[in-house]
Amino acid sequence: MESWSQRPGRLGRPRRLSREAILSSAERILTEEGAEHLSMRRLAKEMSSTPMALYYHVKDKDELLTLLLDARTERLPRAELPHEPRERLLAGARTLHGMLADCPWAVEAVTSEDHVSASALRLVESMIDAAVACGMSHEEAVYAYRVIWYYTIGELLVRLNRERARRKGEDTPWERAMLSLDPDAFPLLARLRDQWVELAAGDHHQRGLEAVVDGLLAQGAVCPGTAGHP
Amino acid sequence: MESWSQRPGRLGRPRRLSREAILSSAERILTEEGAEHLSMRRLAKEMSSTPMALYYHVKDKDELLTLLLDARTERLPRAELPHEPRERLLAGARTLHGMLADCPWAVEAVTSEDHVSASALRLVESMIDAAVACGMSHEEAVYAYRVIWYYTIGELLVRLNRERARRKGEDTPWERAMLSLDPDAFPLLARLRDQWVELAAGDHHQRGLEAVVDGLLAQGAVCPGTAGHP
DNA sequence: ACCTGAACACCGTTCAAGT
DNA sequence: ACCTGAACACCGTTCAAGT
Repeated sequence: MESWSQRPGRLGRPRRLSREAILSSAERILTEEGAEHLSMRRLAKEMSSTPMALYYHVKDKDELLTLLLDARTERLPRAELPHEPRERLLAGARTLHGMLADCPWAVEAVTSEDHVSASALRLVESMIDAAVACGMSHEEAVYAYRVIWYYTIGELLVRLNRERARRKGEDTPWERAMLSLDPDAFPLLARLRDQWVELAAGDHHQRGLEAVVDGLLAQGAVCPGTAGHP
Repeated sequence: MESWSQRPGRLGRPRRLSREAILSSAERILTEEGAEHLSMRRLAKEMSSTPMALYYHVKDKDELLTLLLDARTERLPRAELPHEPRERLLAGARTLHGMLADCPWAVEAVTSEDHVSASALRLVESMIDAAVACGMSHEEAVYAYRVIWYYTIGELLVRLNRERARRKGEDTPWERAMLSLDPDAFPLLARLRDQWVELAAGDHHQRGLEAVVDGLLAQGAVCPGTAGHP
């Protein structure tokens, strides 16, 4: 709405900057260059404007990030959720993970700034609901959600750093350490080198997620029918 | 050794700077003010020196962090490890978690820079060894370690941000969101407010850790004797 | 209403020069 | 051997001023 003209009906020079334009430029930098390259000064240069002009349209960098994050989550497809509660819990966690895996810059924003949007709340609500449907008490369900969240965010962060190192053509310090191990001091790790590298490369979020969820369900162990697994 | 005199036997004006002095000043800033306040310039001022003088003693900020982290892990008490493999795995994870919980600045260093020290390797080796003793294959053991690590680092990061917000007298965005929920849109979350706040405040790492470990053991399900839990 | 310039208070790091 | 000053290339943000 009126992104090129100040008042409807009145033609005029389009505004050079607008919230929308700023947001989409910022998103471009984030996805193409990563969160570490988004700065107000850089963004202004990108738009051939000045850093201070941005401050007319957004309060500060934090607000900018929040707006970007909200726009992202709002665009989330409202996935079909399975009926079986354990499956529903898993699906919720997968959606959460998938969304953030597609959008690495958001991982840091979400962990360090800890922003919240309504769509995120919807997802959390549905996961806790599923946990309750699995037979958990309210307290257990909230706790289960938290454990799943810790696992998810941890996996994403490690993944993010791996990809950053990759982009710079480096190895992760862990990879370096594994490659130059003293086999006398660390006989087991030395023998596991290949598994380590292989596991680091693959995507095992789903597999670990099932272990976490089933561990949580077994801990409650109130609903033997749904807590079981093949 | 020779922290105040350049050459043994030769008395003289003590060097104003030294690696040790730099490291301990840096550690003071980190523990008392947090990682976000440690900068080369700030550190130099603290020691009534100049930023550039530091660069004679350490290569760059990254090396400084690595040295600090190594010093920390080297000081780790070599804990007595239980014999029972599941307990040993749990004990390893607890040690890892406890060490980082005591040392919040290291959490960020460890996740974002991903440093590795020999003591950390020892701990990882012993955890993987315990996992194998639980009946896991090498591949499963490495994978189990990773899942535990993700969970641990995720818990620590969320905790860190909570404490940072506390120190600034703020609420976490999640706490704010929970307090201003629309009960019609999120009926379950609205009812769970109290559990949420309570769980966020307490330390439930151990409880979640057991769920994660038992979930992993059940997934392997090769060693029924050790995979069970009371 | 929208944008600019200059300024403030920061970063990490390099490099030639001093003692 | 150890340290300094000046400089480079960055940050986020404020504030008074311009059109």
